[in-house]
Parts: sequence; C-alpha cells; structure tokens
Amino acid sequence: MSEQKQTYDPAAIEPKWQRFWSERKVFQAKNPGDPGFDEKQPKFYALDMFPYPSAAGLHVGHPEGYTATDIVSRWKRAKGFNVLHPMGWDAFGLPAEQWAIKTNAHPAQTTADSITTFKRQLMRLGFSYDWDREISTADPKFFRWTQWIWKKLYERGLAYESNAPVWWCEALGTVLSNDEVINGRSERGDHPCERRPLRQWVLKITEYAERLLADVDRVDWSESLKTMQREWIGKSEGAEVDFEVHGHAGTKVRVFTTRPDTLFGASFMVLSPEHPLVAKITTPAQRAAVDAYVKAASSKSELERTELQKDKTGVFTGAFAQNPLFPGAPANERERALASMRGRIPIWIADYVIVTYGTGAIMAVPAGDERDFAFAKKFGLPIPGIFAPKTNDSERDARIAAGEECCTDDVPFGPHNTNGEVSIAGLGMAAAKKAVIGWLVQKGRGEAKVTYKLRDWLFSRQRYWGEPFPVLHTQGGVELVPDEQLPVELPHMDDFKPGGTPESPLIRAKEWVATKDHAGRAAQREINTMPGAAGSSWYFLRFCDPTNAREFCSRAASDYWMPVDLYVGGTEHAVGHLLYSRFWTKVLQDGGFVRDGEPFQKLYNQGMIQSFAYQDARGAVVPVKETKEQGDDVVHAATGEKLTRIVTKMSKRYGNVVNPDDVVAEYGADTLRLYEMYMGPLADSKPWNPKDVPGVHRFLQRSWRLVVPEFSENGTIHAHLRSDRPDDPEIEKALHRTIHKVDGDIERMAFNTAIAAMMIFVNEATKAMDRLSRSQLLRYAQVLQPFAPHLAEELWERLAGDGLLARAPWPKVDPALLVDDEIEIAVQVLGKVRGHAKVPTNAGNDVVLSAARAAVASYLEGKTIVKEIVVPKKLVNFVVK
RNA sequence: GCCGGAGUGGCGGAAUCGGCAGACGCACAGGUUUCAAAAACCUGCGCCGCAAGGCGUGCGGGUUCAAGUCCCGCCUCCGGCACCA
Repeated sequence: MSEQKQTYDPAAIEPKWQRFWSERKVFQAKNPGDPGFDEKQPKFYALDMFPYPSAAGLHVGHPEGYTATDIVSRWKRAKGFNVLHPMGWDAFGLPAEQWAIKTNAHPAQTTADSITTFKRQLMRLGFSYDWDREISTADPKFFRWTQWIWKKLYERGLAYESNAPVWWCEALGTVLSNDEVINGRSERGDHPCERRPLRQWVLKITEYAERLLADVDRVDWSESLKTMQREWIGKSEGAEVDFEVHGHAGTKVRVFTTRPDTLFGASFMVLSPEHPLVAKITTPAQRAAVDAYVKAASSKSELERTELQKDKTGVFTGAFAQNPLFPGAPANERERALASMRGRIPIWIADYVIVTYGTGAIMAVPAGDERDFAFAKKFGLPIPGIFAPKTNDSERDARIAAGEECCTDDVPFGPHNTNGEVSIAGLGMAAAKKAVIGWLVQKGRGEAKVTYKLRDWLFSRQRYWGEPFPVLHTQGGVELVPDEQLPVELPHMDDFKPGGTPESPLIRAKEWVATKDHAGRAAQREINTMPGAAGSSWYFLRFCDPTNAREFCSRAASDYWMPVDLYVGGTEHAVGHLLYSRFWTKVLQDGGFVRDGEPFQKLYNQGMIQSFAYQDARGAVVPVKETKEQGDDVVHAATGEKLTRIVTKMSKRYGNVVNPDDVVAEYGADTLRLYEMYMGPLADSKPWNPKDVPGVHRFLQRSWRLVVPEFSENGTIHAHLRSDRPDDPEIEKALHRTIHKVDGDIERMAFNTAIAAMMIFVNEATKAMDRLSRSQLLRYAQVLQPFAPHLAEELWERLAGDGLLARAPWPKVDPALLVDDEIEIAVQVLGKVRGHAKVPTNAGNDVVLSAARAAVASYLEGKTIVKEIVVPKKLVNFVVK
C-alpha cells in the first residue's frame, strides 16, 4: 500500500557514501614529505584502542568510543587540522587460540575471518579511518618490528630469563602476568592459578618505575586513572635496616620499613614463610611447627590467603634478633640469660609478610602498625608504647602512650626513645625518620630505600598463537636472531594445543626448533611466545608510518604525529596496556628512536553500554526471550509473574545483547552513531533502551525533511531551496547559536548535549520550514556531519554544496548573533522566583531594578526592601522585611 | 577496610564559574489529519492541591540574599585496590 514512502532511506545513501569515501581515499592522512602534505596545518592524532577481533563480531560497546573519536576527527578536519585516525587489529593472543581449538580450526584462519567480519561491520558505520594504514599485530610485516623492539630491550639489559615463581594457569596452559591474575584467578576465563617456578622471559619494567610514576603528572588523563597507575607502581619511601641474629655470627636479617622512626618500638620480627633464612635460623624445638606452617602456606592459594586475611596466623622460629639501635648481640651464655636485655626480639614467620615485596621480612612495631598490633595481641607479644600524643582526647593519648592502642598518625615520640647516641624524644614523624636513618647509615646498619609494588613484567607464554622470540639457545648461551633474518615466523602446526605440560606446543615443531647459530652449530629456537600485550605496546607508533620496511617507524613520522592527542577506550586497560605502552615508549626514547616518552597526551575512558534484564521475585534473572509486556509491566511469559527491570551487563545468558548489525539494518548507521552519543555522557555507563532509538531516528528524518519533502518524487529538494535567498534573521540567530554550542560541546566531549542543541534547531527550523535558506541548511549539514556523516553528505550534495562536505571547513559564528538586544531576567523575592522582567541586554542596574520592582510589585507591597542583589543578565533578588 | 566516581520526574539524562532545577529525548495523555490505522504535525506532562499556594535534586545539619552545585556528618550504588611493612 505504500507508494508513499519516506524519502530518507539510509540503506540507499549510507553504502553510497561509504563507497565514495573509500574509493577517493577521502580520509587518507598525509605524512611530511607526502605529495599534498600541508605543513601549515596543525596535526591531530585521534586513536581508538584497537579491537581484539573475536569470532562473536562487533558488540554495541565498540562503536561507542569509535563514534566519539570519529566525531572529533571529522570536526578537527573541518577546523583545518591534518588528522591521523587509523584502525587495526590486536590479533595475537589466548582467546583467538582457544576459539580455534574449540572450533577445530587454525588460529591464523579464525583470526583472519574475525578481522574480515570486524572490518565489514566497522565499514558499515561510516568511520573516517585512513584504511591505508590498517595494521594487524599478527602480520609478519608488523611483528617483525615487535621482535626488533624486543631485541632493543634485550640489548639494553631490560630482558632477562628467570626461574622465579610465576602465575601458572592450568586451564589456560600458560603463565600469566600480575595484571592478568585477580585474586588468584585468571582475568580471562576466571580459572584458578598457582605460583610455580618456570623459566620465563621477564622485562625489567621496574627500572622505569620512577619515570613511569613521575610522568603520570604530565598527561591529561582522569584523576582516577592516574591514581590507578600510581597505585599499581606503588612507590614507598623508607629504609632498609639490618638485624643481627643471635647465635648466628654474621647472619643479618634485612627488613624494609616505611617507618624507620618507629624502630625503638620494634618488639618482634616477622619473616615471610618463603624467606631463605627460615630454614637456617629455626631452632630444633620449633622446627616441626615451622615446617608445618611453611608447607601449609605454600599449598594455600593466594585466594585462600586473602580470604583468611582477617585472622592472623604465624609461628615462632625459636630464634632472636637484635635491634640495631641496641647493638652487642650477646656472645656468651651468661648474657643470653638476661632475658630482659634491651633490643632482643623474637623472630616469627607469618604469611601476612609477602616474600616478593621489600625484603620479605619486617620489623614489627605493634604500637605503630595495625597489622603488627593485631599479631601481637593474638600471640601475646609485647607492645611497647613509643608515642606521647597530646590531643583533646586525653584518654586515647594515655592508651597510645601505654601501648594499649595502635597509632598510625604523626604524633610526637615519648621520652624513652633514645639509646644514648640518637634520641627522637619529642620529635614528629619526619624529623624522627631523618634522625634514625642518619644514625643507622653512620653505623653501617641500614640505609634510606625506596621500594615499588610494581614487579617486572612476565613476558612469555607457553602458547602457539603469539610472536616468536628472536632468540636462539646455543651452546654459548642466548643468541639474538640478526635483524636481516627477522621476522621469525611461526611454524605451521596442525596441532597447536597446549600439551598439558608447561612447555609451549612449539616444542613439537621439531624442524623449526632445531636450527643453527651464527657459527653454524646446532641451536634451538626459543619455544615460548610473547604475550598478547606485546603488539599493543607500540602499535600506535606503527600507525604513524605503517608501511615502512626499513624501520618500525621513522623519526620524522613519529616526531610529527606523536603523541596521540586523543586516546579513547575502556577502563579495563587502565593498568596493563597503558603502563606497558608507556614503558616501551620510554625505552624507545632512550634509544633515540622517538622524541617523547609519553605516548598518550589525552586519554578518555568510555563507560560501558549496559542492557535491561528482568528479575523475578527471588532475584533470578529471566532471559528476555521468556518475558512479555503486559500493559505497563513486563511479566514472565510462562507464569505471568510480574518482573522487575534491572540494568546489567549485556550477556548471552540473559538474552539482552544488542547487535549493531541489526540496528544498522533497521535504522541505519547514522542512527546507531547518534543514539550511542545521545544516551548520556561518554564516560558514564548507561543502559541501551531500544525504545529510545526511534527518537534519534526521528530527529534525522526531521533534518532530512528540512531539505527534501516527505513524499517527493525522485527525492527532489524543496522548491525554495533551489536558489539562494536572504537568510531569515531569526533562523540565522538560532543557527549561529547551534554552531557555537556544538563546537564547544565537541571540544569538551559532551556529544549528548551537542545533539540536543541540534534537535532544538531542527524543531525551530521545522516550524519555519518555508523561511529556511539554502545557505542555512548547508551550514546545518556541516555541524551535523561529524555525528551523522552519511545523511549530512547527502543533504550537502542535494543542496549543491561546494565540493565534498567531509572536506568543508567548519561554519563561522558571528558573535554578534549570540546576544539578544533584550533579555528576560528572573525576579526573586527572598530567593523565590516571583516574576520575570524584560530588560535591554546592557541596561544599567537602575533600569533593571525598576523593571524588576514592577514585575513583583504585589510581593513588595507593604514590605521594606532591605537589600537588592543584581546578577547581570541573570536575575534580581529582593531581600524584604 | 582504603582510594576514586555517582545518586536529579515514570525512564535516559540537562543545568559548563554559587544565580529561574528538570533542556533534549523516551513513555504517557489530548488534539489535527484519516473510512480506519500507521506515519506526520500541534499541545500538555516533577509531586501535592479545585485553586491560591506549598513541597521538591539520596538522608540530616550548616554557610549564603541565593545551594543539584560549597562545608560537616551519614546512607546506598558502581569501579579500583586490598595484610605491600
């Protein structure tokens, strides 16, 4: 029945423009030296966190950030910037390999298929990527340079082999790095992990800890993200102090402490159960108990340890240490008998002390540390009071002084904090630290020390689908593969599954493993592969110079494009990816290969797109398929039970996953882009509401109809737009305000309010449809272009705009049109709005006040005005009695 | 437990520097058009109240002529860290 069809047809215009942009390479970025490069243009590098192409295809979460960077890219181009906006694939890694195993295919094939799907889906959304710069981390032309950079790390002494215990995940068949393990379980798949010693490649990121920390201050990231980076690096300033062990001449236990000032209050010492001295110092009487505790601790998973964290456990070793403030460990029996001797403290072991942090041993000061206090209470150890606080709470002061309550505040030390040579009595924390460290250094019993929580980066996996290391194991040790033999490619293997042993499946590629070293002697290739984060730690550099066959990226290219001006992605990479990328960039900077050590100047985390789900009375989620609408309610289709709507993650299990392809098919890509930007602030998590999508689609249709009549034949435009005419001043004003608002809102990444401003304009323009001019609609198309590029480009073409809209400059705003001659101000009496008054915009206070008095005359009658407050151009407030 | 962020109509959200709370969209209601429906367009729409008016930004206090916004004390939700000495 519908000969009368809407003329806005995204299915027709979107592919048309996508093809056009692609064939003409409209979004190709020019490097210095390229033909057509304009050196007068400033540059702008807008980057998305490149996706991991999974078999499941694109999720609606992907286009959210991608649309944001696309809007900024298109806007920057219109503002005269040379814009680099690339896209690529994070293609190596565990999930691809596991998918391949599950589907009985080869990861090279499944990855290629996933990339094809992702690219097709992305192409349908009209993003202005320079597809000539597309890269894949699994492409030998790319990972050749990943291997080359790894060699630089090795040559700079930043890559080493280690047999230290590492996180091993049985289910994944590989080791994992710290940030891939959460509470003793794998981040991917949530499988249990345990610590095991295995030969691994490790990168010395800790050598860069201080710079990684310091440079956090100079990037434009959210405070919470910067805090996460700082906390992961975890700098602590303090001291290392040596304690001699009684009865073991020359044996010292070194502890790390952030509170060397509290050394006078050390009443026992705790070693981690894994500490190397435990076996040596344990007395025969305590040996059985200690062995049992050590064994129990080692079999406990990290998870069990943290679950039991409330209750402290530990065992006495039987040994004693000597507080270095009170030296002279007794050499003979007689002295040892003096149990009261000052500074003689018992050595315990407990699993609240972690072997990998600090020195794996602590001095316990229960008076100044909550954990030590709890331990001392539980095991009846002494709690010498060391502080003498003087606050308003004298009862608490007394308890602290007596060692009955723990105190971690900065309070003065009490009078007995002296050993005759150094005294901190009456001093505060900072001065006392200085005094104690000074004395220890002078006596050679300790030193100031900075420690970091950051651990070296475990950089190898026992899996097939990753970059091979450019390393040979020869009779003479490790030998690097020469640059001219890079890349070291993966051997083709039909069976690449992990073999249930800690060795990589590459061990079975015998011809590949067996090779020759530089001298022609038998050698073996490294069989571990690099972790998923290898390629993503430098891909942003390759985008600057993606086809360079001689270098990973020329200095000229990176000097021009780097740093990334806007980087958008999810918070899940807040620690790992960002820290690793910063580390590699700094190493490359030290090698003179890039200018700046910070890759990402501005970083923006998008929120998660959530979805509705329905819960029954017991709180169980009912899959969307099993629900139905009944009036205003949603009920269980089978039982009719009324359900409660909740907001949650999209999940197959709940059946609430939204597929971008479906949205494009029904409404078009412009609607999808617009809806995702209109949902709310980019940084917030917010639920997808299918009922809201038609709202933004309607807005696009209304925009369209300003140019093309609803049911026109052949899609011709309104007659009055076929020639130029004077601009209607009212509409002109509204248009300039819209341009100004959209401009400012894109700048602050407030895309939702920019769209609202355009909606307001379209609503006004619709009411004055026949007064619109061609010039006004061309300019409207220009502001709409970053958001709904296909529709805008089509309108531009139909209105016979000059050239291509994608290359048109941003429309000019006349500041004079942003102000009205007359404005309405609010008039308040005692802070309540009681009326409004129209006054000339630049009226003086007397004019404003008399207009305001007239507007609220009835409220002022019989009252005395005590005070008159005039806020220019906003309001007047009368304070009356 | 500690560190971030948030809490505003039936819903998503707006209020950018302390100055008219609820822009814009959804849902809903009424209307125009239509044989009818859809679409489109127009109008209304925080809560209580017939109205005048009162109340209202998680809760309780405070500062101010004026508080969603600032201060103090709580509650709830989300994210991160979690015995790091």
